[in-house]
Amino acid sequence: MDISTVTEKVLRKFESRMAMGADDRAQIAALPFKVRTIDASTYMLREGQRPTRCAFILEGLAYRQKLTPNGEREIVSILMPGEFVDLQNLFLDESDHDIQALTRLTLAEVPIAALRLFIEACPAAGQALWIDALVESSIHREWLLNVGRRNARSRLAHLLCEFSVRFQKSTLADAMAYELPMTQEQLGDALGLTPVHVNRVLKSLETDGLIARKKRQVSVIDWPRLRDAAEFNERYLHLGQIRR
Amino acid sequence: MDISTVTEKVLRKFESRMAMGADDRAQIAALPFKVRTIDASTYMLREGQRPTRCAFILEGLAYRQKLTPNGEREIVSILMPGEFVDLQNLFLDESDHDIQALTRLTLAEVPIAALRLFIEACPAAGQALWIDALVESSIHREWLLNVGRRNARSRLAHLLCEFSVRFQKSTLADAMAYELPMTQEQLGDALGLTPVHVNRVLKSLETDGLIARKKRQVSVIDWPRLRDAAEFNERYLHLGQIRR
DNA sequence: TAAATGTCATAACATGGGTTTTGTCGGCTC
DNA sequence: GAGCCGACAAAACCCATGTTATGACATTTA
Repeated sequence: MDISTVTEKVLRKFESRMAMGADDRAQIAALPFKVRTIDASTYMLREGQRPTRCAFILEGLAYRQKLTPNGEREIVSILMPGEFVDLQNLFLDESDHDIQALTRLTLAEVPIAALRLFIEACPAAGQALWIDALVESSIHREWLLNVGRRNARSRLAHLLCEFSVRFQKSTLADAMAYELPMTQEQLGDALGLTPVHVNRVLKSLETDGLIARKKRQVSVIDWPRLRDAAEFNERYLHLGQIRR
Repeated sequence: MDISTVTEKVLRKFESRMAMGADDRAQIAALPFKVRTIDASTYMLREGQRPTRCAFILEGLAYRQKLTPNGEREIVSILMPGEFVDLQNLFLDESDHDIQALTRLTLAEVPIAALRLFIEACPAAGQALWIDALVESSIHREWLLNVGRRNARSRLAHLLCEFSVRFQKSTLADAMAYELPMTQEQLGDALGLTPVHVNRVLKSLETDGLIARKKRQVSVIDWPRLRDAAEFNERYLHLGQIRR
């Protein structure tokens, strides 16, 4: 991917949160991004490591996971194009979780030191990153409510709603039918369910006419009923959050 | 509480994350904190509200909760003395959750606008707050693993371990026996369990000799076994995290 | 002092989701 | 084109946890 395209995407990311001045733009353009492509399921970072670069997703999906000592996995975030994947590592020395590519992934990477200097020089950009970090925290809280207090059907429906909305924001595509590149096992790991039960619930959502499936293509057939089943309210995504 | 005591506590908070220069200290001392005391279970903030002040906990505990439309509750964080309770509201306009006093609470409140100016004037302090926000996010992730993938016994043991370590850090008290001012219902809400099951599991942890209870006083009797039952590893708390 | 309320304890019963297993299908490799 | 593998599917069984209920205290309020 062309470096000017990269700059433009990063700039759009910042501007979605905060108005950028001419000087800010120039500094963004000057950031030493390196584009890299990695295969699905490649580890980008492992728990305990200390990373030196920070990645911005240009294309593809990634996820954060945590593992139990005996190997059980919980997927705690899904990361989409237009998001920085390791803001943590801007200020924390040691990663507390793994980051892994969900699909083939195109990244723009920048040294953490450079990003830190950039933030200091450019407070508006720093605030934009603050907002992103706070929104991810908010998503964590909603997922806690989801896993802790909703039954399997609501949980899955909620995840599908969230994906729909976030895909729309991320790719500007039609969000009512989207490719969901996750296995049922991965869905289970994101929801605290077994793959067998994910299978049962997907089937039930389909026979009830809320969604349709073809391979991993998920289509929302009846958004109002899916939203109701999920108790979905997009407030926690802070979609319109922008400072001026 | 004396205003100089307040300043000192706030300063200690910042210095635990980042070395502060003389100028930084002066600016901290100049922050217009107002001390206020509120009763247990008072709401400090409700979902959807836009707050104007940011509170620092001097004494007591608070929690964040989210509610399902039909009234089910999940407690998503416990907040301890020495923590800012609404960093979110520094940069997000609308709260995505409620914040409520768990015990009687002494707070030092400062207008958000003042805190924002302070951060701009004093980047070291800004970084300290970044670290705090990232650590809270990390705790959210660990709780997701806890609720999503551990059984009731491990979950509860994990919470008890976390409290022990965080109390120690927060109050510098002996952490092997502490007052846990939560009802069994609140524990259940923090763990995605029913109060009845919390009762069962507490009893079992007690008869197995891992903990002892007297009223709400919890004593850790056998830390190694409790830690093992919880699969507790304090890495996610980033306790030693400090920038120089 | 009585009544009301909140918390804990415990029992009996119900069930959502886990576990285990077995099969099918499509894609990939040699 | 045979063999292998990963993902999906679905049945049978079962257990960890939820549900409902009831009593015992302790604390607050009238």
